[in-house]
Order: sequence, then structure tokens, then C-alpha cells
Amino acid sequence: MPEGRRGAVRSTAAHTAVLRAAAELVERVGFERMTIEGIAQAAGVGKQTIYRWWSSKSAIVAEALFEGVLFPESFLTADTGDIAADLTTWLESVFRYLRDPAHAGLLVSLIGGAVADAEIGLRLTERLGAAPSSLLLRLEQAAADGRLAGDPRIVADALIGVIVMRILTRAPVPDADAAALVALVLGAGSGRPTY
Amino acid sequence: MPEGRRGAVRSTAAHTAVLRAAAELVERVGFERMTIEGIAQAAGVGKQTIYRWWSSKSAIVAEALFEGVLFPESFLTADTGDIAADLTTWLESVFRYLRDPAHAGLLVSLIGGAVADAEIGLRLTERLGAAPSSLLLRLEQAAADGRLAGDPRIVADALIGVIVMRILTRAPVPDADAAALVALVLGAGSGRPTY
Amino acid sequence: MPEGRRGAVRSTAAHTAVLRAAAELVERVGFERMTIEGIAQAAGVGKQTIYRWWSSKSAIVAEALFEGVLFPESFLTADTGDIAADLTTWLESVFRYLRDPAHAGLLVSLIGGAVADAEIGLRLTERLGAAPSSLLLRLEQAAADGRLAGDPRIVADALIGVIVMRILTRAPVPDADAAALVALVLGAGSGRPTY
Amino acid sequence: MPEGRRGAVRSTAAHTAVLRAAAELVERVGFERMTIEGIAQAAGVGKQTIYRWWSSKSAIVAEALFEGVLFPESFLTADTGDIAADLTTWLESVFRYLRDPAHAGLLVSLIGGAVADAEIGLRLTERLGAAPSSLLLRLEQAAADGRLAGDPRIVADALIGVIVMRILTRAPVPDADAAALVALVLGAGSGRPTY
DNA sequence: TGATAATCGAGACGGTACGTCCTGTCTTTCA
DNA sequence: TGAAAGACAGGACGTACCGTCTCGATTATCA
Repeated sequence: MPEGRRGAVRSTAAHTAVLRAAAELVERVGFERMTIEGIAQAAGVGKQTIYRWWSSKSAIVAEALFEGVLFPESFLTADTGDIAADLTTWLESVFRYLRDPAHAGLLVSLIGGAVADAEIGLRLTERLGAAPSSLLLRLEQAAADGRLAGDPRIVADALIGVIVMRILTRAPVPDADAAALVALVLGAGSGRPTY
Repeated sequence: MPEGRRGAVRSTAAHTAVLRAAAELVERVGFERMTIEGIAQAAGVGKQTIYRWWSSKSAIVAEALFEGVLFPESFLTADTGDIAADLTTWLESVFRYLRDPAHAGLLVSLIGGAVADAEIGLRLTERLGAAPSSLLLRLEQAAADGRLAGDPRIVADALIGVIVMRILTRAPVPDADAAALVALVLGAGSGRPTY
Repeated sequence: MPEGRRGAVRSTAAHTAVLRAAAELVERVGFERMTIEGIAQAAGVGKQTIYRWWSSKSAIVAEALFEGVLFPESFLTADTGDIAADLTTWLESVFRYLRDPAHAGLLVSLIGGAVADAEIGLRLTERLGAAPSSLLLRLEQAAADGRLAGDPRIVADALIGVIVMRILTRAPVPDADAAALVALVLGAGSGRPTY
Repeated sequence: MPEGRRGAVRSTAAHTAVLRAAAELVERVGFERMTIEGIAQAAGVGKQTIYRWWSSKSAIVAEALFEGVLFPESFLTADTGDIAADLTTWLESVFRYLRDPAHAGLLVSLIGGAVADAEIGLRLTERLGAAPSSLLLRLEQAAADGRLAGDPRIVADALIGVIVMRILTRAPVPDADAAALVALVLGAGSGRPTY
């Protein structure tokens, strides 16, 4: 028998309604313009119910990200054995996604969330590199196999970092940059053209 | 005689007082917690004076960054001819700066500003890569000389991107990562061991 | 030249709109159910404008009473020289007013206001005894002329006190009680039969 | 053992705990600042238990008054046969009680309760005139004996009314006013000085 | 040299959202 | 199975800022 707790239990309906409403609002109006009051109203929930379970709107967004309610895209591709090809395919699909201004706006917004709450940054990184951290896992596997010259963690930061920089500065993300970036971080040994 | 303009002229005292107060407040309370009203009060200036000359608090911060009133650090090092050594020295000094939690907090805050206003992102990038865009210039010079295998713009994004990722996720910035990152983006062709 | 004051001046439009809205709301929903937010909305005014000038909703009601915006009835009658007759006429008109349940409700409500703020009690007493305290003045005049046996202040309290008791206990106020009460407080010496 | 009933039985302990907690809270924070939640917590009782038995906080206070849990003072004096002396003694003891600001505050608060619920007014009147309505009984007895010139109900209202007025307006209650008021309402026939 | 026009500090204005508190109802667990 | 504990939707509280506006005073130009 678990801990002797009395009283009503957390309402899952309210819980998911809040996450869903938050996700919908981040996409529609952005992280900074979204309000707790707006979430409560959209979710049909009392404000106190939100404050009871989350400490801030960033905490809600972090959980929505983690639960895949918000930003449920998966950019991960199959493992073909060719790490360079796989990373390029992945980057290209991320770039393609970002070319939609609405998507770019959502990600700018989520970086704003990451400023307020580091966990949002982690969750966002996971989402970009595909859920549970597979980008890093694949890179570590490649490093273990000798197919990767650099530290997997730094390579991952460089890849995601370029994406984030392009998001933050609203810079274009041409497909050509995907292959070029992969070539850069995989090093000459991986057979990249010098172009 | 040009445009016939009558009346009092813009007060430079008020102008610089606002920039100074904004800089002080970003450092003390952070971008998001800083308010226009707070800036006005700290600067001893009417709110209307601020709204007359700036459109938002991000515009004030962008100008403060541009004018060097806020975040006046310079990380640029002399050009020794060894691009790898120079980049490593630069990265190490940025990393050293970030190890102070107050500095890291300031930069997190400024990324928050970049979310609100892309220009803050540009100004911040310039500050990190040293004023007027010298990081990019140096990389372009190196590319022109054949000392750089990748696209200078992508290399710059990767370098700054890693810094931004570490700031956003509040991850540690060990000195060793500086050399490793430089080796990564310069590639084996630059004559550095990949450690 | 008066005190050197800078900045915009208090808006009389907002001021009177608040008093009017408060008066309307006390009558419609009662003192306790009336909210500051409701007043602000009905007056088309920001909440802060209310809090800037009044410390509580009772302060607003007290001022509305004082200014005659709320409860502007005047029960005072002409001075015929016959204090007993005048007081009886006055009491009868107050009783007649109270027989309307809406009026009785308003007065119960205002007594609730008096509980929160003694000034409301004073203003209310003035209103009941007719503006500027004429009940007391008439009684003092009568006492000076030897037409009143008791302390005018106590006589006034007894008269108003009976009214307040009937309001508080929602007891009926038959016209006959008016003459009886006047006879009681004026005493046999005033030439009226004690019925 | 009576009827074979299982489970917990209606708790009288909870009942009295609620009344006691309510009494304690009215005295400590006042009627309007006291909350149902606060009573429940102070009584160690669930909120639902309160709502099951009482319809509002005024109902609780009314019952606490009726049961003598709250405001258990007794101002009644012995019947010496001299109605004027007895009433004066009684009024003086009420006035003495009111001179303690804490007591005056409690009574202001209870008048606030009477505004919310007329029954509180009745119970309060009874308490002031001593438990079960003895003030009125004594006056009726005096009237029957020809010792009272006025309608006993009006006399009672005038006596209590003056007390209530002094409470509501926070006016002083000098001992001298006791005799004067009694003289006023008993009329010249009772041998009062004309002063 | 006065009228005109723009600036300045100050601060009131209508609003929106904050985070807290309480209401009255409903739900779960314990004794 | 009654009562505690406590979650729920709702709504008002008093505060903090927003961006606009108005005020009286202070410059600067133009006629």
C-alpha cells in the first residue's frame, strides 16, 4: 500500500487540457504573448489548477514539449550505416521545416522559452535531434566505430547550434548548407568533398 | 537652409542616461524582468521620452549593445597568422567569460532579447565575435588563403552556435572544448591533430 | 502661485463616472456583492484609477453618499415651529421610504458599508436626518428654546437608532410608530398626549 | 446498542468545534475577514462538513450567538422593582463593555453579520438585552403595571438603537448618557429630573 | 523679441495579466 | 459510511506595467 494520501486526485482531464491549450497557444500567438490566464480559459480550467501543478508557463511548455503534445515532429531518419548521408537527410528535413515562417516563429518562441527555463532548451534539443536523444546516441555510436573524428557532444552542439543560430537570426537555411555542415563536422576522413 | 525645424532638440543627456540605465538593468535583473518604467525611473527620464525615440525595450537594448554601453567585452585576439591558434584563444576567452554565472546569466538574457528582436541577435553575435564582424572577416580571409576547408559563414555559425547552445542549456564550457571545436570546424587539413 | 505640481491632473470624468457607477451598483446588487472590478468596468475606467484615488470600495460609497450621488433623498420638512409635528412628518416619510423593499435593501447594504467604514455611518445619518445635519440642528434649537427635555444628541441617536434597528431586523415600520416614537423622545412636557 | 448502523456517526465534536472556531475567528479577525475555509481549518473539519450543516458563515455565527459560544456576556441585572434604576444599571454595563475597543470591534463585526443575515441581528439584540429577550419582557411588564408610558417595543428599539448607533459610528459612550437615555424613554412620569 | 513648436520630467489614463485567496461542489481515502 | 483531505471551475483581489495622453516648464528657431 502506498503513502496514505486522502482527498481527490489530480484530474487527468484538466492536466491534458492544459498541455493541449498551451501547445495550441504557443503555436498561435508565441511563447511570450501566451498568458497563463489565456491557457486557463482555453483549457476550461481554473487558474489555480494551473498554479497547483506548474510553477510557470515555461514549465507547462517544457512538459508539453516532453510529452510530445507540442512540436511532435520527428526528424530522425533510418540508420543506413552511412552517418554522413543520415545526418544530411536529417538536417535537410529540419531545414525544410524551418522554411515555413510559422514553424520558424514557433522555434524562435521556444528558444524564448529556453531562456526562461533551461529544461525547455533540453527538451527542444531532443525534439530537434529526435526523441530520446537519438542524435547524440547515433553520434556516439559513430565515434565508437571510428567513423567520427570529433567529440560527439561537441559535434551535436555544432549541428544543433547552427540550426539555433539560423532560427535566432532569422537567416535562410538553404539545403546546400546541410551537406556542407555535415561535411564540416565529420571531417575530411569521412570522404566529404572539399568544394 | 534645409528642413525648417523649430523647437527644442533631442537631449543627449536623456539619450545616454536611458542607454546606461538599460544596460545596468539588463545586467542586474535580466532582459525579461526589466521594464520600460524601470528604465525611465532609473534614468530620471519621462516614459514618453523613451517612447519618442525607441519603439520597444529590445530596441533600447539593441542600441546599447551596438554602442558598446552594454556588454563591452572584446574577445578578439591578434592575428598571428595561425588561424587555429587564434580561434582557440578566442574561444577560450569566451568560455572563461561564461564561467562567471553572472556573465552567463547576462548572455541568456540577451538571447531572450534576440528572441524578441533579431537585431539583438546580430549585435550579440558581433560582440561575441568581436566588433565589426571580425570573426567572419578572419574566416573569410582564411578561406580565401586556402587555410579553411569549409564555408566561412557555416564555420562561424558552428562556432557561435556551440557557444549559444552552452549558454542556453547552461552546460559547462571546459577549456578543452575550445581546441576540440576549432579542430572540428577547421578539419584535419589545417594541420591540427584531432586530439 | 500654488505648489509646483507637474504632470497630468486628475480626470473629473473618471472621478464622477466611478461615483455614479458605484451608486448604481450599490442600488442594484448591494454593497457586499458590488466589486471594485465591477465598478471599474461599469465606469469604463481602469482598476488602477480607482485604487489611485480611493482606498476601498467603502471609501467610494462614502464619497458617493457625501456628494449626494447615491441616496439623494431628502426627508427634511419645513420648520413649522411645532417640533413634534415636524419630527413626526419626517419620520413618517422615512418610514414610507423604507416600506419599499428595494429601499430597505439599499439601507441594509449601506449599514454594511458603515461596518466597513465609520464615515459611511456618519454620511448615512446625515442623509437620513437630511443634509447638513439638520436633524441635530433642529433638535439643538428646540433644546435651546426649552421645547426639548432631553440631550439633543441622545434624542437624535434614539430617533435614528430606531430607524436603524428596524432596517437591521427587517421589522415593519407602521406610520403609527412615528408619532409614538416622537412622543417618547419629546416627553409629556411637549404637550402631546402619550396616546 | 440501538439500530444496527455501521460506519461513523454524525460528529457532535465537529459541530461544536466549528462553532468554537467561528467564535474565536469573529473575535480575532472580524466577521467579514473570517472565511469558511479558515473556520474549517481551525476546527480541524472538512469544508464539506460545514456546508452540510450550515448554509453560510452568517448561519454559523448566528448559531454561535444563539448557543452562547460567541459573545456570552450577560448584561442583565436583577429586578429591583425600580425599572429606571435597573435599565440604567444595564445600559451602564453595556457601555462599560463597549469602551474596550476589542469589544466594540466585535460588535461592529456582528452588525456586519446582521446585515448579511437578519437572524444575527435578532440574536445580537437578545444578547445585548440579555438572554431570552428579557429586556422586552421587563418593559412589557412595566407597561402592564403602568410604570412605562411608551410602547415597550419602541422603547426597546430606542434603547438598543442608541447602542447600535454608538457602535456603528464608533462614538463614545459616557456613563452619563445611560441615565439620560433611560430618563428620555421612561418619560416625565417616572420621576426623571428635567436637567 | 515675441510667437511657434518641439522637447523634457512627471504622472494620470484605460487596459491586461499577474499570482493569491476564497467560494461552493465534487472525489477519494480512511477509520 | 460519514468525515477529513483536497482538487476542481470560477471569480475578485490588489499590484505591476503597458503604451497613450496631458500637463507645465524649458529650449530653440523663425518671423
